[in-house]
Amino acid sequence: MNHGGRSAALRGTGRATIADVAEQAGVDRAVVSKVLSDDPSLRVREETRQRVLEAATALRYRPNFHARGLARAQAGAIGLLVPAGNPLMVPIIAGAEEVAAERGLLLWTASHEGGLTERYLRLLRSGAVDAALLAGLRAGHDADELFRDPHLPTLLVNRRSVGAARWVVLDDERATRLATEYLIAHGHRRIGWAGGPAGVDTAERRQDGFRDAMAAAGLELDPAWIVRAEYTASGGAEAAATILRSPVRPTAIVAADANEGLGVWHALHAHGLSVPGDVSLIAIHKLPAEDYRIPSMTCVEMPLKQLGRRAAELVLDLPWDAPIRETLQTELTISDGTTVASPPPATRGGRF
Amino acid sequence: MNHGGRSAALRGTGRATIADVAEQAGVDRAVVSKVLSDDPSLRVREETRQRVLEAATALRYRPNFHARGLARAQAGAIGLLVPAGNPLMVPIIAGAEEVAAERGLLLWTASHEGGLTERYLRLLRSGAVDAALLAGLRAGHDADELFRDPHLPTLLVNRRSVGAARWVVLDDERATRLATEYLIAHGHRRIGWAGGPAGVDTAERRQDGFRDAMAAAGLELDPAWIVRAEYTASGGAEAAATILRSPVRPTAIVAADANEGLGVWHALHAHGLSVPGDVSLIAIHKLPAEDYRIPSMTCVEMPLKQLGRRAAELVLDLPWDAPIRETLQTELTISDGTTVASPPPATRGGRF
DNA sequence: CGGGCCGCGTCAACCGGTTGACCAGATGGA
DNA sequence: TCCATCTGGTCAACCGGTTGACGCGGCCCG
Repeated sequence: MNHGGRSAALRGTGRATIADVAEQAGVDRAVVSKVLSDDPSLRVREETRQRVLEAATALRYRPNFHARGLARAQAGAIGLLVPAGNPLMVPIIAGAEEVAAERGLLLWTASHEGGLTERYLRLLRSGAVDAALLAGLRAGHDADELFRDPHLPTLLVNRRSVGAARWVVLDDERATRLATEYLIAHGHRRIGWAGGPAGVDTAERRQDGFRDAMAAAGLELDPAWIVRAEYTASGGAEAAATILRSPVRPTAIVAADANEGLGVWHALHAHGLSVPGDVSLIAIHKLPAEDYRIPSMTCVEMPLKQLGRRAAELVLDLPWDAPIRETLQTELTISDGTTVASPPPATRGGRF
Repeated sequence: MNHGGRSAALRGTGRATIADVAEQAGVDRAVVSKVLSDDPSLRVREETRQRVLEAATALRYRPNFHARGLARAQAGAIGLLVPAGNPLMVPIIAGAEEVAAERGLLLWTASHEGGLTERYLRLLRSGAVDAALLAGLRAGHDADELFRDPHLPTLLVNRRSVGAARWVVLDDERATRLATEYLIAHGHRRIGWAGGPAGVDTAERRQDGFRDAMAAAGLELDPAWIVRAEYTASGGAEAAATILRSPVRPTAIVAADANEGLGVWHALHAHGLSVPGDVSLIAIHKLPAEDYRIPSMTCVEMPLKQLGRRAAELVLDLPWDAPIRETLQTELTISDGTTVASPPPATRGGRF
């Protein structure tokens, strides 16, 4: 009955092992294992089952995470890497966690600074997680190694990949078109673009959307108003400053990202321009608690939580080597803030 | 030389194991293990070491996370549980991650909704992490089980515990005193309090700080202005609405939390009151990108990143059963926003 | 010439569960 | 009566690394 293991008291760690439970219940370790994981292949007397359960409770037994992971050859967890410090990731995390919980899996979240560090690559390829979700990576990321890793389902979230085609994104192009059309509908003709960094996939798609909408409305693009910057508040401030160096200024600006939009707004204000009095502003994505801000930023709200959900579903449901190219088709709604108004009559409709 | 393992190609998972590397390099698995983890107790010819290294690279070998964790009886990771969806956690996470990285550990982050779910309790007690950091738990949390767990260093972050004394907090009382004194220095006498939920440790301490500062200035507390609510924007809105039902209204409000402050601000506005024209507002904690908001909220900035750092250091450096009661003594600075002004002369200095 | 030590690894137990094969005794049907 | 089946488990290999004890040939030293 004693299977050679030292008792819990004798081992360094004070934790009870399955051998301790087996001994206490007077059964084989296999019985404990099977009872505790409800293995239908095991036939036990109800009384025995109870003894096992009681022994486990009495000893406060918890199966060892690593032993189980090793034996079952699966971690029971999914990993999510997000860019550090971006509040927009919060809903994505929430969505992924929801799906993980529904399936009895854990969600491990860790953050990166744009690229995959060697340390996280090692981790993901070490069997610590059963699937990996990579959100917000920069271009030229090192995820290729992961895609090549057999049997580790990996999915890019909110970024498309060049190599292995496994990604899920939002319809950034349409969102930006919507934003731009909204400004145009308010009478704006001179519209600037505070875009995202070159090489970042969403930045390209959003810029395409902007160009499309402008072209569709027959509006010219002043190259001085097309600026790229980081998706951060300080990036937005730089973008706005650049746009304002142009001899003619736009009556409205589309910001490719809400954090960036904040910076644009701030810089406009710093230059003595009122929003939306002098310049209107609309951004892609809505920041947490934006509804409580006064004034709040007008923006196109994208379903980030749903993106997180869908990403988790896809990575869990599809084979590791199946191509995944999904653009979430959802209702996109303009979240009315206070930063868009019609341009002053003097400039309205004018061609510069 | 072949130690009985099937080759990588034959096993289900396509990943190379240590046996594959050993075979390819023509050495024992032990050599591979020791070479790859720089075990000084091993003496090898440089040439052998190279063979091992090359074989490992060629096979893209990564040590199995679970096997290593099991054999070493340690996970190489620390766990951090934070309340879901609170942007204020972002710097705490960053601080803890910094320390973890410095020590070659991983930081696993997961979120909770106030209390510890059974699922995370199990996880933490299963050896999946070498230490646990619990941020922002509610009162009556179930962390006691963790504190009793031998050899799992556990630490409450930003919450004090009743039972086991292991916690690190900020000086919430002083921060609130500072905030209140700031309003008083601006001439406010009628000051309301939008506090946190009952039973939450920081809420109690901040409320103490508020009462202290008011008492020290010889100011009366109108019970109708002392309101408790959740640390959320909607909680703040409720709090403000309650305060405004009072026949006499305060000229300033201290919000115990920045998210809550946002809600207060919003509700004041909804009631037709301008901030700071009619009512001044100051909050504890500064939200990300607050500096870029126009107008921005005046607040007491607390060193959350440092809290995260210190928490990780303490939980890693001290024995699992050592008492830890630390209140971070730091410079607290008022972050000047636009939401505090002197009260209108009519009400100034008056006793209601 | 023999013993000890050094250089370079090998051996095998162990970490703590999991899982399919197997087995003893009781029951039951032919 | 005898074999088949069912009940209620036991047994042991296995997952993939880690680690301390041990082993062997060669050289040095007395």
